[in-house]
Amino acid sequence: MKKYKVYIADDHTLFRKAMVNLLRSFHRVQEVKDAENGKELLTLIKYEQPDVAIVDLQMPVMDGAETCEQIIKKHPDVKIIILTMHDSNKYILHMMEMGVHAFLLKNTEPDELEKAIYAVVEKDFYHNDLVAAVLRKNVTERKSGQRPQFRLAELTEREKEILVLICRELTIREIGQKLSLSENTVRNHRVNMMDKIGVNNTVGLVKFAYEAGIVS
Amino acid sequence: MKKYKVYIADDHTLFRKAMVNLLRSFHRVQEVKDAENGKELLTLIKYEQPDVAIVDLQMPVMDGAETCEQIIKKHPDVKIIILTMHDSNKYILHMMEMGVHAFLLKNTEPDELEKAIYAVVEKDFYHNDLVAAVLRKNVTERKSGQRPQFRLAELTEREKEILVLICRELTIREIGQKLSLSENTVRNHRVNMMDKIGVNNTVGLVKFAYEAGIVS
DNA sequence: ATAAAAATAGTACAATTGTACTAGAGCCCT
DNA sequence: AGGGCTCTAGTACAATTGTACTATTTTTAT
Repeated sequence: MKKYKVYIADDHTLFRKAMVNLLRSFHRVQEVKDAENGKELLTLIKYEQPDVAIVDLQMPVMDGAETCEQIIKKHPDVKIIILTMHDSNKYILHMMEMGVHAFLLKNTEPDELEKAIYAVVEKDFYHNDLVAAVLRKNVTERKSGQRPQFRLAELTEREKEILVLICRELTIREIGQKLSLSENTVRNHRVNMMDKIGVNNTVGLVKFAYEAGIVS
Repeated sequence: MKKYKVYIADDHTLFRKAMVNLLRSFHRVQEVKDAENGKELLTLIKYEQPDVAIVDLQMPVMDGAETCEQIIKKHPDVKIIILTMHDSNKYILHMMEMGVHAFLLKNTEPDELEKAIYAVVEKDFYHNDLVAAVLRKNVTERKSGQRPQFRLAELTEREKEILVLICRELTIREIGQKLSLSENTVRNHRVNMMDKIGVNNTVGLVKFAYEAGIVS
């Protein structure tokens, strides 16, 4: 019976360390290493490739999406399990297209995580209810021609900077002053973000910021 | 050397179970039980009182604040450690007044958690940088007469209902239609919430909803 | 070197949100 | 029976956000 190497990246130390403990208690997990963010995980992987990388979708330094993109590009043999707090299906679909191997909510049972680890290595994918629901929804919505297609919005640095300030409850005017920009410029960045993200008001922007780990 | 009983409440199963593992690895922790939310924790405590209760601030069914209030009222001997993702000092101050014994961010080191557990039982309080910062800030701000005082907003059921819909990106008009209320009524509830919470725009409302665990 | 993307700035108008009040009906508590 | 809170609804106006465009400069990538 083969034993596997598992790496995990999550910015919440307490959760991460607790997860390391848990992972070590799994019978067929041989070695566990942990990283505080995507960048650190990539460094670890560069030296030695694990069988499975568990990645938090919400991370401040390098978010889950970008981290996975890099891993898949540079180390296609590493299987990836995404952990997320929000069952935001917009990300899931995009990341499935990218080639991620499993998605789990942070409120799944440890048993399911264990199953998922073995499944991604042995069967290349772990199929659960969460994924099934997203796939079904995607099919029905594409049929009715509702949405163009979910894509994880990739914001520019400037856009992220402005989004952070929006989340600090600054108005367009205040942001313009703070960054020495015209109000119109800030307004344009705002609109562009809303288009990319696919929302049409401030609430959508703030929710995205939380769900993508850009704030808090 | 005395050993302690520790209970933990958190809605994220994976985190919670991993924490149970971690807690069991602490030398002076004798027994660990876990609950999915505040209500469940209170039921556990009714039958048998732990030395320490670790409570997540963000929980959907019964939030951390309310849970602690009940515990303190009914079982004043149980020491309480609050875990929170957001270092939102507004809650911290209010909960210190309530009589909570420690505050930890979810990205503290396991060592610190262990220290905190022993400290709350033996010295009745665990004083860390997070708490120190909040206290200092409170003093300076009270001196300059800036803010009335931070209090955890206690929203009514109707208000929470409307806040949830706001977070679903509905406008005042749409909420009015959905709940069969006048737009003006919805607008008033909105304003009242903003007053209670102490914010002055939608961003503040949505952030509160996240930080209080009302959404996601 | 050239095309694409990002950042800058503008105008104009519509829609929604934010502010500041008043006011009655119903409920709970003491 | 009165006080306080919640829920309801209103008016009126100010401020901000949202929509829909055009356009120039700078940076980045192939």
